[in-house]
Amino acid sequence: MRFSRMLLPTLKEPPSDAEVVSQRLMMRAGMIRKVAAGIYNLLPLGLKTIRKVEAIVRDEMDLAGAQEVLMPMVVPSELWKESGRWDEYGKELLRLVDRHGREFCLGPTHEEVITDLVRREVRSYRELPLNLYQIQTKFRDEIRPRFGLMRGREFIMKDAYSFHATDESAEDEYRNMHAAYSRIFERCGLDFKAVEAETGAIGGRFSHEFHVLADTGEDAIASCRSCDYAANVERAEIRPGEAPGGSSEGKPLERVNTPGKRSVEEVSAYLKVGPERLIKTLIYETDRGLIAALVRGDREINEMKLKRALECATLRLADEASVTASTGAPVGFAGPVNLKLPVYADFSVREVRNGVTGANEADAHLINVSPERDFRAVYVDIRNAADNDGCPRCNGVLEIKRGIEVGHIFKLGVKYSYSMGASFLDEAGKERPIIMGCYGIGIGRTAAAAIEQNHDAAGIIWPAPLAPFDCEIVPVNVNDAQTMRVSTEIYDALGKDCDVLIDDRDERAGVKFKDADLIGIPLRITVGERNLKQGQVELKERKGAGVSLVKVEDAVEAARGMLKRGA
RNA sequence: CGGGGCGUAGCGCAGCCUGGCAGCGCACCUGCUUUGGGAGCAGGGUGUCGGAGGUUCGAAUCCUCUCGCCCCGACCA
Repeated sequence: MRFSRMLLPTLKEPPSDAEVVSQRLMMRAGMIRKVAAGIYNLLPLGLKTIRKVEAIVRDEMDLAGAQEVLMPMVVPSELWKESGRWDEYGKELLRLVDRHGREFCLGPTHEEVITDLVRREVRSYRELPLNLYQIQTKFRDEIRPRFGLMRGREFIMKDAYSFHATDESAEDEYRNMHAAYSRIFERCGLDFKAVEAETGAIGGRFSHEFHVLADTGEDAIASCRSCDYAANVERAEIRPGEAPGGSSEGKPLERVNTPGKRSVEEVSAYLKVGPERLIKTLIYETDRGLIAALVRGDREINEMKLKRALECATLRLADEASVTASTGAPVGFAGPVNLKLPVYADFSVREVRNGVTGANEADAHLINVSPERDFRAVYVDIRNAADNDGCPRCNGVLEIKRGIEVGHIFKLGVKYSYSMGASFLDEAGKERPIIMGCYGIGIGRTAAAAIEQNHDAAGIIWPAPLAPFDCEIVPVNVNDAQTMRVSTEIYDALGKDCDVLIDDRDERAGVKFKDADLIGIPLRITVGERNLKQGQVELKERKGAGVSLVKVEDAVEAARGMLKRGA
């Protein structure tokens, strides 16, 4: 491809509303342009990378035995009403009405459509298992779209759905997809991690997220330094710490005045006690009444874990009136001692001796509080995992990293097949709901994540498998006949088996080098009069600092060699 | 949905408070010089100042409404 003929509008400065690195660089590199909030044009360069991701995904899905289909983006409301999600899904579901007054939605995911398809076509266990996937545009009317392709409203997703006669078969496929996803992200050249994930409303043990590790990731991931345990912090379990032996050193309980000191920081500073000696008491309102949740002052409650521990359906922080009514004190002075509510304490609380809690009266706290001696609680794991917390699987410790969720695999069970009547006849002729799994990959997000993970101050550093071109040739001066002759020769020869971009613009060298660094093609071949005097051209890998000079006649072979080695 | 902010040339922004020729940098077009890391000089302005209404002799500037975008929070999973 000739740069001069390509719609490749690079920018020196990113638009002011671009926040994250991948979005800024994709804008600057002329890969994407915004059309509306969370909705983007993909320009030629951007589309090339998207196609590379798609090709890898398609290849591995096919190899794993899945079959590609394409479902409509516009879905009749009936299907969503059948599954119950027309009412459950909320405002993220963009609804439309056609000229006849019929209701539709733009598909944010396709369980309903695929289940409808399969229930019509599959009758017997002999036709199972089945794994169908598509690569298609989805629409979710996000409250706050942001971060470019990372969290758009319209986005390209690979979604696969599998159908099984037995649990064993569904679990086999889950493992099969787990392996396929690992191969996909490996082939993309990304540093990623599969982690145990929240199963959410659907429940069940089986859910993994695939995260590309990057400091800018939206999710926090806990992984063990010693074994292979890894989980989203939303879910990560923590090995309970040892309760300190003997409470003999416990000093007598005492009440102190703490006028206006409510937060952990304020109380800690006022009483000159480290936050790890404070016990934070939060009052929650659940469908089973008010409860108190305790966590050490330097830790955070994880509401999802709390919800699971309580086995309640709804959970939210109690309002001021409920707090005052139940504790006898304004918000900020609640404590577990003599509290007439069920008390659930994180394991971290058990380690506190001579701690500080609210006194359940305004402007007062209790000091020298010792769990067990001064209050009773049910001890549970309800805090967010942090660096150096104990691994739940071994004796190691956890570390927290940030990740971008690019894939999610899920065992669905019979949620959709049951509500929508997708069943089959088993060997005994008995009708049973089909067991399902679903497996998603964000295509655009994967491309964006690759940039978050691979860039420097000058621009993108594409992992070779996702690069829009394999190689970029930079003729330094297009008005020099020899430069152009050599460049064109290399371009033609290399172009036989590589995707090559030649920057044939009549621009100064500096401009071309800056753009080359920005768009991040893995290998750059610079052809200039200076080196041509020695019969040489320059090869440079985008990711490395060094350059190598090779003879003109060896350039194509040398380039092929570098590309093969994964330049 | 609550709070805050922004909207002026393709991009980044100033001007608004205190009403009086619509500006700056980059990009773009022409010419000359230059030519290995975002060149120099000279010339060129490409604009519905988001939109509508109002106040005023006069509105980018003040007022009202409205649309879009961004940030924080809430919501969602």
